[in-house]
Amino acid sequence: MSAVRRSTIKAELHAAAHPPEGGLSVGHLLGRARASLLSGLDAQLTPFGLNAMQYAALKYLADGVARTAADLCRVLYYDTGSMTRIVDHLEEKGLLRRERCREDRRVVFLRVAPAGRAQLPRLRAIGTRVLDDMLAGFSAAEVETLKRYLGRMIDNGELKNRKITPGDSLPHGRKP
Amino acid sequence: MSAVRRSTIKAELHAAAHPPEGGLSVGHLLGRARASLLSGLDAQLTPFGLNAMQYAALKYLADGVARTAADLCRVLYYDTGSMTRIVDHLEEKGLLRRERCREDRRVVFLRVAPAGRAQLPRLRAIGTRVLDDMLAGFSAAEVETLKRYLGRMIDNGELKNRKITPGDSLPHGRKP
DNA sequence: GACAAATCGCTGCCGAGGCAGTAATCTTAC
DNA sequence: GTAAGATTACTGCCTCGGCAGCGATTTGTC
Repeated sequence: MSAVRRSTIKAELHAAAHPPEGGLSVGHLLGRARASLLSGLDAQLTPFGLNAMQYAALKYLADGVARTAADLCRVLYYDTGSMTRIVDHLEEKGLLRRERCREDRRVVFLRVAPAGRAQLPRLRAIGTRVLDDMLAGFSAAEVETLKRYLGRMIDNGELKNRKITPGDSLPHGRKP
Repeated sequence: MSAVRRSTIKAELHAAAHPPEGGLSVGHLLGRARASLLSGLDAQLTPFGLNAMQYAALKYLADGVARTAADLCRVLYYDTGSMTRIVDHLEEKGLLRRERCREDRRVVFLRVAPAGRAQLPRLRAIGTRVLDDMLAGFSAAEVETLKRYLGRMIDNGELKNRKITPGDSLPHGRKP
């Protein structure tokens, strides 16, 4: 950012450089790392008219990890309303098609269309490349350690988010 | 989630459980860890009428890390337009006040108001507690390792995002 | 068989962040 | 001194994710 260049005031402004680490630093790093990964992915995917989440949904469908929008929401920890729009977009682009389930008429299966299957290899290449770029210099063991740490943080967070209401007034609706 | 309960179709749907790790796993973990931290923070801060970003801005101002909105944007890697709204909110709540700089009349100093200073200890306690909860079971060395890993990812991402245009048509404007 | 509960997909609505554009101001180069 | 460029703060505009609510449908219980 070309540090020294203002003569008068700005020098003082940039004096106190080191944050006191009050409690945001890990959060900041998480946010920046995620934003960097996402923006890199989005930048590479825009030529295909997709963003990271749309690619992820398509990939998980193609891999058989999920077959319906509800599945995708569970796997991706995603909102059902937003997922409807993502599926809309993928369907408009002809990458997949909706197909109502006959046994359970609430369910809509999401089948990857030939166009989607044709583009998936390129998309996968982009996904792995962007991630590999972000993890350049990481050994496999370091990647595993990072995943384990993040997993532990997630587990801790879910524990706390469950325990938040001691009386448990059931604001949204739980299982009795 | 009460696993087995549907008899017919859903059992097959949940069969293919393990994702093939095509390239999103680290991204997923990053997103979920960040979302869990953010939502926990937001949940604890809503009684004060603040969200995580507003708290972060107030804290960084009180700690002298930043004195203006532009400083906050640099430190927090945040959009200037969004920062204006955050400062608006904090000012409306009486937690800080704007004060035009006399030497450089473009600059608006952001001073933490007495009301903000009075509430900050409680807010800090919330921030550190939520983060400590997320990092429960982590040794200090593990936290440092996690920070180092995330920092390396960020550095890698910034390198790649800079290198993206080989011809470098200077879309926004760089320093020559 | 009837009814409550749960699930699925979908639609508005709201808040928040990123982007582009603007006016005012300051710095630098000529 | 003046013009060009940079910086600050601010304002719309757009997109996206989360939330609440809806109708349709299925399951489970009585």
